[in-house]
Amino acid sequence: MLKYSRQRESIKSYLDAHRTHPTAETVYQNVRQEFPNISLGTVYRNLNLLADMGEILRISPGSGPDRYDADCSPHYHFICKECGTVLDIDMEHQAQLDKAAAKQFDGTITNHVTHFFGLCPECKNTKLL
Amino acid sequence: MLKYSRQRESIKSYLDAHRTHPTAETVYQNVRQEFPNISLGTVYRNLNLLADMGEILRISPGSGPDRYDADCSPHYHFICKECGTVLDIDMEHQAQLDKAAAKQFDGTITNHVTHFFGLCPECKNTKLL
DNA sequence: CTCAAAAATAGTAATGATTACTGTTTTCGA
DNA sequence: TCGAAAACAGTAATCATTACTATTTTTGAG
Repeated sequence: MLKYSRQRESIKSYLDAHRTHPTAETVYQNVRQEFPNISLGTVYRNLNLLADMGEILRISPGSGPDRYDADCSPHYHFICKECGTVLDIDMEHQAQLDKAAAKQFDGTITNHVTHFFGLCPECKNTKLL
Repeated sequence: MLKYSRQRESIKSYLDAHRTHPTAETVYQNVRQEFPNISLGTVYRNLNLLADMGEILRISPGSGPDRYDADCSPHYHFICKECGTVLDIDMEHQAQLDKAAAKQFDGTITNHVTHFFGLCPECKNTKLL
C-alpha cells in the first residue's frame, strides 16, 4: 500500500515545473532547498516509484546518468554529443515502427525508444566561432 | 600512432565470430581462453578503441552493461524486458527520421538510435505455459 | 483523538560497470 | 638491434545506483 510522503510530492512537483530532463543528482540538489535532510537514496527510490507507476519517464542516454521527465506522452529526445544536454524533439510519435520491426521478428514488440544525436543549438554556434 | 596488439586482434575476432552482442565481461571471459592473463581493463580499452575507430558498435541498453557488435551497418536492436537479451531487428534503416526530427529543431542532427522492447521469442513461450 | 502496523525516511554501506594509474612488456621504424 | 611510443597486467579509484538499518511518518481502526 502506497503512503503519501512530502518528499515524493516535492520531487514530483520539481519535475512538473522543470522540463529540463534533470538527473537524480539535480533533483536532489533542488529538492534539498525545501528538505535539507533529504537523502539521495530517497530521491532515487521515489524517482523509481514514480517511473514504475507511469507518472514520470526515465530517459537513459547511453552515457552518463539517467534523466527524468514529467512529460509521459510518447515523444522523442535529442542528446547533444558535445555537452550531453537532453532536449525534446517536436515530432509525432512513429507507432508504425513497432509494426515494421515486428514483421520479421518472432517475439512480441511493445514499444520503442529513439534518441537523436548531434549538436544542440548552443554547441552548434560555439563550433562556428 | 596505433600499434598492433595480439589482445586487440583476439577481441575483434571474437566479436566477428559471435553476433550475440556480448558484454565486456563476456568478451573478457572468452578471450581469456587464449590470453589467460588479459585484464578486464585491456578489454574495455580495446572495445572503446575499436568503437571510436568505427570498427565495432557499442549498444547501450538503458539498463545493464553495454553490449558490443561487430556489425557496424546501421541497424536496429531488440531488447527483451524479461531476460535482457539483445537481438538484431531485420528492418531497413529509417534515415528519414533524422530529417523529420530536424524540421522543428535548431541544432544539427547527425543520427539516431532506436531500441525496440518487448518479449524475446523464448520469454514469450515461457509466459504461455 | 490515540495508537500501532505499515510504509517511508535519513544516513550509510555496498554493488556493478567502467575508467584511471603505474610499473613492466611489446611493437616497430630508424 | 635498439629505443621511443604504445599497449599491457594488475590494481585502485570513480560514478551511478541500490541495499541495509534504525528511526520517523503516515494512516486507518478503535
